[in-house]
Amino acid sequence: MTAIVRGKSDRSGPGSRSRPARETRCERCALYARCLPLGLEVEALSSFDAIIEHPHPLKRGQRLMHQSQTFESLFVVRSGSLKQVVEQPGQRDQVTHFYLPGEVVGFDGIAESRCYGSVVALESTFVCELPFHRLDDLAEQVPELRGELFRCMSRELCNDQRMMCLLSGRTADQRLASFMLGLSERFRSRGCSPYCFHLSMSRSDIGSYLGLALETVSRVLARFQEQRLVSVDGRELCIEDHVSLVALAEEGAGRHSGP
Amino acid sequence: MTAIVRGKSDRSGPGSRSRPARETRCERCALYARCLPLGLEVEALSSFDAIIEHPHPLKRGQRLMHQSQTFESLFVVRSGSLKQVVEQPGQRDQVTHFYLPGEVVGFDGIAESRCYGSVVALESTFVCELPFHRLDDLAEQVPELRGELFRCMSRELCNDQRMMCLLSGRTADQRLASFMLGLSERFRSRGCSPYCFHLSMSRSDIGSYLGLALETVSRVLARFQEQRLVSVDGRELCIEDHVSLVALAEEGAGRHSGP
DNA sequence: CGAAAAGTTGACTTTCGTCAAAGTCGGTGG
DNA sequence: CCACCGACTTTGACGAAAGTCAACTTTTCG
Repeated sequence: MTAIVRGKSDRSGPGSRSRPARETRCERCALYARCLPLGLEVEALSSFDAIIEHPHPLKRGQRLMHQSQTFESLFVVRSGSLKQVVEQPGQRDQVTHFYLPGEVVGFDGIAESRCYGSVVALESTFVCELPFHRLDDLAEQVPELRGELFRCMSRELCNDQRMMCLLSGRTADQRLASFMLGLSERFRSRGCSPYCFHLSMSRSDIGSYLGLALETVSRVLARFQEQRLVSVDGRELCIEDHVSLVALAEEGAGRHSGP
Repeated sequence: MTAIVRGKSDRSGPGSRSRPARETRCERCALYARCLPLGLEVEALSSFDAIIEHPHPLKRGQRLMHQSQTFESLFVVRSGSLKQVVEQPGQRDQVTHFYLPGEVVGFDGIAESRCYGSVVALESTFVCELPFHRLDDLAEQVPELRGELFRCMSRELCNDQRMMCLLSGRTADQRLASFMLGLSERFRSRGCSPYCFHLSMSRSDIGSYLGLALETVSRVLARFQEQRLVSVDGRELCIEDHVSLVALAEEGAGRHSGP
């Protein structure tokens, strides 16, 4: 199985372009305002443009990278969405992250020069590829880029920590509430509706991510709907009562929360 | 409350040295082989030495940094140990990390320029302080240092992901087993006994970290002792049956692990 | 020495996972 | 166009793992 999809016949090696150059101008990208190269000078920006590669789009279920494969590039989601899955021998696969447009995938591969988990498209997905050695070279000359890379990784550390708090101390209801609010916020900051959106992941993915059985996810969503907190129709979700949802997510009474 | 302890009267501002220069030679440090500057050229190493500061030692319970305080420096543990605690309004404090000698504390502060959680000494602890802006400057000139910083952050991302898998999919027994094996490995790689060691954290800290009630920690440890997997005497721990402990930790039958 | 903090143990309760069965959706091919 | 297939989802019944509450013991430290 090929991991990085570069073309129908996968003939082109790293370094090749599968798309015309005009698409590689970050300035013109709708995501520019919330993507990695934000804040670069004109000159630095064009150097950045120059290292970007554009693999062919991924179809639902296709892998962007395969666990333990040699790490070479970071990827930025341009459209669509992805999940990261960690496969452990003899254990159920564990979903560790969902990635939306503008988010950077692959930082965890730097440490050991191999991808920590597999990354799979949840729907048709376009990505930009950033060969890491070239990015690192550029980071030497462009302090702003270096800073942005550090900030980006740091932000991911914060997110992971939030997740650890969620998994370790909160009830099923609170996890789901936080999850939906988190997604809502991410959509909002991308200019999409924070109230109604499409879940590209299955109940089972959500369950794995939140440390819950998929049946529990389904039941909690049904109950939230009864309580008029949200309305759910398959994978279409509308947040009906944002205030109560926030209250629930932040409620003091999680697990292990004695007086 | 002062967060970074620089001296009895906390009179010295950032940039001051509280310790004589001879102590700042990384080359002579016992941790050199597994610390950040590993692999730097002689010249780069002395530039690195030059930016290190040495705050006064922390006593048990003292804070190295305070949640939300402005981020300025990374710290490396030189001796002793620390815990990171995330305090959420109205919720129980959540322990997110333990830090042992040679480990870097504070990467999560880069993103927002403020410390993500509080960091507290679990025993008498010495640290080296690395003002981040100086480190970043140096990272421009020294590619090896830059690479090491990226790798270090990436490693932390991998560790957090391992933790998320643990919290999300494993039983109390498996969490404790993994926790002890993880500590064991970290002690081993520091040249300490991987079989018998001292737990500098309380049962309650362990519980918080692993998403378990402290009573559960106590009970599981007692049972492990009955089963001759470990022997515990207060905070002294000996691993008696490493093989079974590994088998338990990796066992396919966690939670949500259907056929 | 004594108070406070940390740890242990038991009894009881709750949440959530497991198993099972039925229902829905989406895509494919006749 | 419609029927069929597989993947996904919902719902119910039941049980087990772990949380909560409470009492008591041990350790730590001023």
